[in-house]
Amino acid sequence: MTSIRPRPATITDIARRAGVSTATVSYVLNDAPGARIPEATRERVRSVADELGYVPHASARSLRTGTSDLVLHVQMDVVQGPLASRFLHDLSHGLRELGYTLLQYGAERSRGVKAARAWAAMRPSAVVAGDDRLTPAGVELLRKADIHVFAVGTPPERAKELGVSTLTMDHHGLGARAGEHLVGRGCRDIAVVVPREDTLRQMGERRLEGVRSAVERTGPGASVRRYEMDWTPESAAELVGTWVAEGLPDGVFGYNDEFSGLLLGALLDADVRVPEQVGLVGADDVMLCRMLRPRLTSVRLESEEPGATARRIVEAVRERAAVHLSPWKPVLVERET
Amino acid sequence: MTSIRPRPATITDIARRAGVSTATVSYVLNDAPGARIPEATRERVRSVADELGYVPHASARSLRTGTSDLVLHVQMDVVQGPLASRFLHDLSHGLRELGYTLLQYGAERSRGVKAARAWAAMRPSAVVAGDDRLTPAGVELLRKADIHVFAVGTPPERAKELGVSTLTMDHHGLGARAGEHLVGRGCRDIAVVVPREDTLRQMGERRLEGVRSAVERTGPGASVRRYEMDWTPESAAELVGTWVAEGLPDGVFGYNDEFSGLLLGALLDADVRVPEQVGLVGADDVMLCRMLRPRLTSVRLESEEPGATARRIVEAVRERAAVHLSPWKPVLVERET
DNA sequence: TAACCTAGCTTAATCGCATAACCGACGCCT
DNA sequence: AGGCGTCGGTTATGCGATTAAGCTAGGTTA
Repeated sequence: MTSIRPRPATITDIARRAGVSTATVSYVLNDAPGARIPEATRERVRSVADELGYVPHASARSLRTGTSDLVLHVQMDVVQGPLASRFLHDLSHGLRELGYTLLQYGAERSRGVKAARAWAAMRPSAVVAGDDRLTPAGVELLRKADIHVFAVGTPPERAKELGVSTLTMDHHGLGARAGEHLVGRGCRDIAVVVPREDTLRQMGERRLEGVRSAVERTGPGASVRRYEMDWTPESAAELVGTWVAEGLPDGVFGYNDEFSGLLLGALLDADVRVPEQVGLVGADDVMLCRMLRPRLTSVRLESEEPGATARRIVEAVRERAAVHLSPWKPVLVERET
Repeated sequence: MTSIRPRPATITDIARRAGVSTATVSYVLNDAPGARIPEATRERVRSVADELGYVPHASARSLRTGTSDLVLHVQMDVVQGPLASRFLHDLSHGLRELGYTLLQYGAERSRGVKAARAWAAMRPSAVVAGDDRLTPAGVELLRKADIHVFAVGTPPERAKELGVSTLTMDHHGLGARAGEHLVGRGCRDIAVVVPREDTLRQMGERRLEGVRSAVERTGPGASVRRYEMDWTPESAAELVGTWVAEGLPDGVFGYNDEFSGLLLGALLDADVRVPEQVGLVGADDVMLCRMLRPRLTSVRLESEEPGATARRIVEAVRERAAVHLSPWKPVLVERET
């Protein structure tokens, strides 16, 4: 009982059925410029091709041409917000238009050389990876394989050190918008929350600096205090407890909407009136802001023309040149807090 | 100026440096059973391999062997909750252990034959795709290419029709848990929200049926009313307006936490006391539940032993047999609503 | 001493596709 | 008649890896 497994059609099959050589089939199906093949033959080849349900073998093609249309994206450890999803969606679409295929690789948290080897095995044109996945040795390995590396969320000095392109959010600007808003509401004693978790902390620190610079610029004399917090209701309650004991700040930037949501709950539990006693600003502008009562004020990052980003990425890959992209700008969405 | 692009090392390079043939290198690096090669030679080959930073060329290997270790995952259109992320993480890990590589394909919403062609081009062993991406013609194309299809969220009858394996959530059971809880709280007039958006609606209907069956079983005489809603604050307000006008239900199952969050906001805006006047249950048990005041009661799906799922998937793929997996069970998390 | 093993390799074919180089037939010009 | 250009293809090669089959040197057995 030889159960014959279905074998997808190849150009050889097409060639046989159409009575031409495989070269001709290849020329036709790729619309090769410079190939002189009359329309009649083209028609015949094409009709045989989809009669057989031909699907090109991506590996074979890329093996032959030595190029690949793959771009690997490796997620950050952190849970993705809507900004990241939308960005990914746009990027995928943009790359597709330019002839590239975006693939998200693995959901596990491997990193360094080991991860780089796995990525390199697929011979992509580029890898877009969270900064937390990259090590100098890993990057070196990718460079040797002629794979362009985009580091997501890497600060400039580290990017230069690694010699990679970057894709970053303007955390500083985001914090600055939040700071300006709080100062504008008359806050003089501003608390800024920085997540304790490693990856998030780095972004938190940059947001904090943004708040600081905005406060110095627009509300001189106002104080900015830094606090750490975990993403749990308990940690939020503890932090609010500290505030009640030390003296309430009159404005809080809660790192993002999720942290702010936890804080809002804890503040209400402690009978603090929001926004009368304490102003609160989140970031990301997720739907959550409109679920909470009072409704949460937030700073969102808006992406400017997504197609452009894909184009600039492709350009950098083709020219093997490092670029530093930051395709979002912060916008305040004012609500009740 | 001929800028020579870095070319990754091949087994030919290794063979040359180690003074052996490529066959020997291949045997060594793959630990081929039955190959008679002394340890000394093996050592030499291996040391040359990592001296050159050799990374195998996945495409070349899969072209030659005719098999691929790829499993393609195509996301549903809907935004991923934490359940989906965690599942993906576990799946990826489990498949890795079994020698497979999980890749997430594209973030765009292409579907049907066109999408199937793109997936088939990579010659994966299996495709895990949201039901909304599949059409009979698309599935047929994949079958011809000997690619196993796992449909996510497909009801049994459609799965049989398509001839695919499935991976589903127990929406019925989830709704039932919610229904039991509401009946247990003494609710006699239960409103169930079904999302208007197409993909979500299907799941909503099945959750609704779950509520109905639980109510019939545990609270005979109680009524279950069905309502539609969009995922916007405006739609929530409108729905609450209807309830106020028609007479408030005393229990609401809000489809999931996000919809319930919007509803809770709208209920509070209408001065409805929750849970005194209206009990509310969400689903997914996301952090949001603990941000809202009152804290949201929710039904979560807990995955049972993730490694087992990966194993069963691989088994099905290897034996080319359709299986139907539903590796989550519903658990109620009671809070204040 | 011839026949036969076995260890330790090598040779060569092949996967599906792209593409440079070539080739025969025909028409046209001189 | 001979040379040349163009059309409509074909032939041949190789990308990097796997793997069946073969081959050689040395040792063992009959």
